Amino acid sequence: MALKNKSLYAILGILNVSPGTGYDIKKYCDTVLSGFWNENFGHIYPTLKKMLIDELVEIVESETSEKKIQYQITPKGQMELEAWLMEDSEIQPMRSEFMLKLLFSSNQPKEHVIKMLEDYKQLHVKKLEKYLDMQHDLEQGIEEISEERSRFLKATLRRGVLSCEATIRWCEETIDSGL
Amino acid sequence: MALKNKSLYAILGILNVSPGTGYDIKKYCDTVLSGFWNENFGHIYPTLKKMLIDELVEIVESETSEKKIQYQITPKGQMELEAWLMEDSEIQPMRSEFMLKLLFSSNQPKEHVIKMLEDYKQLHVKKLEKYLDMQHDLEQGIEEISEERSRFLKATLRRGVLSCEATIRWCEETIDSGL
DNA sequence: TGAATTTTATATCAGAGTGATATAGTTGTC
DNA sequence: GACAACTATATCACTCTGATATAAAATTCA
Repeated sequence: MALKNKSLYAILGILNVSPGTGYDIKKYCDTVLSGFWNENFGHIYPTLKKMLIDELVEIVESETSEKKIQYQITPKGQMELEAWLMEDSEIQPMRSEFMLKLLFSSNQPKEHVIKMLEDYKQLHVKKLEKYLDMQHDLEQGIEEISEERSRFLKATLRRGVLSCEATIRWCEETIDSGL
Repeated sequence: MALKNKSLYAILGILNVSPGTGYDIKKYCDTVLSGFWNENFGHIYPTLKKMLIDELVEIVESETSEKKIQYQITPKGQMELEAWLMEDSEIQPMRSEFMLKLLFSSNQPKEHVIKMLEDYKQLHVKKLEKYLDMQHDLEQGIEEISEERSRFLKATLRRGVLSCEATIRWCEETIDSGL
């Protein structure tokens, strides 16, 4: 099987929640999915065009006809989404520039390495705060989300929290070790 | 600043440890760096060629002249590496296909979602075992690594362990919740 | 010894994904 | 009503991915 365009599935999943423009899709990624999914305009628009040709999405003929293009998922698109949801997930390779830099820093001055770790920790403290805020908002039921979807969103947020906490603990432990 | 080729820094860091071929670099990524760095031949070879032109690396004239090309870092390459090590790291966007799939699975049969989580947990149990083995090997001092480098390698392994443990705990917690 | 298999080694390609930049209408605000 | 901020689409060069092709060297084992 050739290389898969993963953005396609992200777009199907988002449009399956509610129809929207390419811009809306980007906003959804930058907010709801921000903890574990990144998407660029430079990939969203070409992918939407391809999906239109493949009839996975269709254009909603909007009343206020401007230059904005509203998309919605088609039955074919829903089948494609469903098939992907049923597929087994494989382990994905990752790239952490920070960890790479750290490993190659054994000859750097100790104080610089400690500074690196402290900055990295701070980044994750901020990220953790953001997750906790989002968790709080979700608990308050500010957004109009079904009980069902809310439970899944909470699970993803919970993972973000645990992951941040683990990273923060690792930073502290490593700083304390003095390396 | 234009988009940066991160592979270049990975290659500089690896060659700074010891000279080697493109193939050696790939092997190093797949073993030592496997927890946090992925590299492909399709990017290593063209990058090495570019680095040769920019005089960041040079070819070692080897005695056993086959078609294998041995590279070593140049003083200019070491300066480039040093400059990168001193740069602040920024937060990097990520993509977890598993988390994306999970979030969009609120209408899937519960047993399928539980299965997904159990498979994902199992993947991380295996990964954790691998990290613990590597940690053990490092503790035994099997490889010939300097005390200094060994401490940094241990720190990266420790992060892998903590991260896996957090993921496993999250899986268990989420499975138990029944969603 | 020699056949089969695995490992070492380089190279190339199409397509996925990134981030910057250009353009322009619409909305908010001071 | 000027200015800033937001909405919206599009394109570009470049990075990165994973598949595939090729072939020599080393290893297995019959």
